[in-house]
This record gives sequence, structure tokens and C-alpha cells, in this order.
Amino acid sequence: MNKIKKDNTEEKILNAAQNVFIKKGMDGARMQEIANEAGINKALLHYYFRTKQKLFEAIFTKVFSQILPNLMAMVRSGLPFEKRLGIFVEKYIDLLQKNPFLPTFILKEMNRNPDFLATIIKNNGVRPNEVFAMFEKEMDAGKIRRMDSHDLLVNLLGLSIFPIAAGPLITIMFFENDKKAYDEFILKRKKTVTEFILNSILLKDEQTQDF
Amino acid sequence: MNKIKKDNTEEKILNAAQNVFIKKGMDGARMQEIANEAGINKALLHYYFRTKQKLFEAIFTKVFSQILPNLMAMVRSGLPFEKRLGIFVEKYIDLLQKNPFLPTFILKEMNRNPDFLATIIKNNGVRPNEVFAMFEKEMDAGKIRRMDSHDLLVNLLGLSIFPIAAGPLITIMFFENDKKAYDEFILKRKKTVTEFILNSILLKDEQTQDF
DNA sequence: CTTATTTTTGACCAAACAGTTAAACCTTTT
DNA sequence: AAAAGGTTTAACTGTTTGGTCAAAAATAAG
Repeated sequence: MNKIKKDNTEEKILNAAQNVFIKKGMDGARMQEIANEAGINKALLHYYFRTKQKLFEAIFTKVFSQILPNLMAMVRSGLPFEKRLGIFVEKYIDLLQKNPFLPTFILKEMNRNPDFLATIIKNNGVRPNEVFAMFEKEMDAGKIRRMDSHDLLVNLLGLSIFPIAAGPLITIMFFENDKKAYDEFILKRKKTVTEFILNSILLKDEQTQDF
Repeated sequence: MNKIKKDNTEEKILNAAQNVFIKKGMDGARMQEIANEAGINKALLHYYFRTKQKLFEAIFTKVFSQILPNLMAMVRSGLPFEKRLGIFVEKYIDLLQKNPFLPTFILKEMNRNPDFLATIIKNNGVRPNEVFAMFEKEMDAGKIRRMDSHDLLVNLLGLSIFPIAAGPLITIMFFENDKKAYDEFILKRKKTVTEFILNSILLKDEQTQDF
């Protein structure tokens, strides 16, 4: 059946393209390299995805769609706030540690073409306002101190994403190029990041807000 | 005098190259574009810096040398800990806000060639251990809670750098593409980041460590 | 089995690109 | 003022790269 073969080739292309694009970016990636990695002829790439640009957009969309829903899942679980935060950090760092080139890829390409980024986000039904609302609710309840919820979310993401994005630098500068020490450091951060955040925002019982 | 002329051209090239490389990265940058931006002939680029690679390395080194010393200055000032931290965050965010492409440039290129990165760092006399020692001292004094000083430094950097690196994404997702709102957000962070960190690590007097 | 249709390939093309060359142009030296 | 040495340029070269094409191979339809 041609359906099976077609799907199979398309999948091989998408996987290969994702690997190459994430590692090298749009500018650094070569169609020939993607073809090699997929084990097919270069002309076949253009048969399935007319241009490099179109193939890249397919990958960028695909990658983004894999990332964004995780953010929203955090908000919707019914767990208590601390647990929710802890699980999110753990899951997120875990995902990034398995795909260490992902952060830099997204950061780099978002600068190359912010308009395309905007389109993808619109089409992905992400509602950051839900996250902000969740934070506000905890503030209203006197559970966490009052602060700009934008700050809180950005801090949460920065603390999770930056250490992976800057992995090579951190490994060299802070761990004398000992990659195992770095990996263990990241592993530990699944716990310490949550602690660091909660320590900053959680209100002790005796400090409940007056208003 | 030829010295003046030479220095002048070389400087024009370095400035142009820095602009283009930082915006587009090694792969995305074009020698022709650098020549245009410098207002000179493309052949002159090769006269001063034999290859694109060599020119890129000169820029990468230059950029890095501008960044790293800031980190060390924090440690060496005699100010009290909170002040030192506050000034560092403020100065650093300020620098990045004026050079918003800088973080992504470094993050991207450090992945492309970690070995070269290592060389530069060695030649720049950066001693992260000094920073760690500073943190440890504050912990020993019972001023801040005991934690992995690697975590603390990485958190500090992540909270400062990530929001700029992810600027376009944050502007679109969290501020409905309102760039002024984003800029103001970053401005405020010069204060809120320090607060966030101190809130997490500072020990109140009654919580002094027992050992 | 034969014909039509889709998928895959090797060979090719034109544009873009980093890098070269030889000559023109300054600037300094004598 | 003229020779010498350094600087700048326009034109060129060889290679890499995204993309095309016509033919072959595989698959589906009659």
C-alpha cells in the first residue's frame, strides 16, 4: 500500500530534519545532510517538502507543538500548588536534558523570524493567562507573596531552561569540563529549582498578608 | 600616518562584523554584508582577517572579553553582599537590554564549537571559584542559607539572561506583542530579580544556622 | 499482463558564497 | 620627485548549495 510507504518516508524525513535542524539551525543545516540522515535521495526531500524553508517551518511547528502543551498541563492538574510546580520543573528539566539542543534552537530561530513564531503560537491555543490566573489565585489566598506573575513565570522558565541552554559553558567554566558532574548537577536541579522558587515565594503561616 | 588609517579600518571592520555576527551567527552572516556595513570592499576583509573563520574568532573573543570581567568585578567590590548582588543584576540586565542579541549569539555559537569556547575562557583569567568562595563565605557567616553555590550562580545568571534571550517569545506570548510593555517589564526586573533571589536565600536573624 | 500513477533516483543547473589576484591608489621614505 | 611599501578596489575563480528534471523503479488499477 502506498499510504504506508509514503507515511514511512515522510516520517523518516521529519525525524532526520528535526535532528539536523535542531543541532545546526536553519542556516547551518544542509539539505544533503538531512537526506543522508534519512537515508534517501536529496531530490526526494524536495518532492515531499518543496523548499528548505517549508521543511524548516514544518519542523519548527512540530517542535513547538511538542513543547507548549506541557506548560498548560501544569495549570490544569488539580494538585496542590507546590506539587504542581515541582512536577512541572521536574518534567521540564527532564525533557530538556534529553533534548539539550532544543532551547538554543528555539531561542535562535525565534530571533530570525518572530512573525512566524507568532503565527505558530496563535495556532496552538496556548493561554498564558491561565497560568497567570493560577498564580494570582495563590496570591489572593495568601499562599504566596504578591508579585508580578509575569516575573514568576519567566523566573520559572529561566531557571529551568537556561542551565541546559548554557550547558557547554557551564560544563567548562563551573565543572572543569567534567560532563558527568554537569549532568549530575542538572539532575539535582529537578529538586533544587523548586526549592529555590518556593523559598522565595511561599508565605509562612505567621506572615499572612494584611489587607 | 598609516597606523591611524589601519586602526580605523580595522575598527570599522570589527564593529561591522560584531553587528552582523551577533545578529545572524557564524552560519547566517555573509562576508559581503559585513563589508557593506563597514563601507569597504569585500577583499579588504580578507586582507585584514584572512578567513571568515578567523574574523569570527576575533569577534567571539572580543565579545566574550567584554562580558566576563563584569562577573568578576562583582566579587571584588567591598560592598555588603545584598548591594553587590543588586548592582550586578542591574548592570548585567542593563548591558543585555542594550545588546539583546548577545545572549542567543553566545548560546548558539558555544554549541557549535565548545572547544574554542574553552580556549577563550582559559585565556581570560576568569575564576568562577572566586564567586563560589564568596557565596560560601556568606553561608558560613549565616547570612544566606546553605545550598550548592553552583546552583546559586546559575540561578543568578539564568534569571538575568533568559528573559532577554527569550525576548521575542515573551513579548508575543506574555505581552500580546506590546514591545513597550516588554521593555518596561525588563526594566522592572533590575529590581525584582534581586528581590526574588534574596527572598529565597537570605536568612532572617532568628533563623541563624545551628552547627 | 498491461497500463496508469506515484515514488525514488542520478545527473544536472543557476545562484550564492568565501576566497584570490592583479592592478590602482595612497602614504611614507629618501 | 621618485621609489617603496602598505592599503583598497573591481573583477574573477572554484566550490558549495538549494532546487530541477527526465528517466527508472515501484505500486496500484483495469
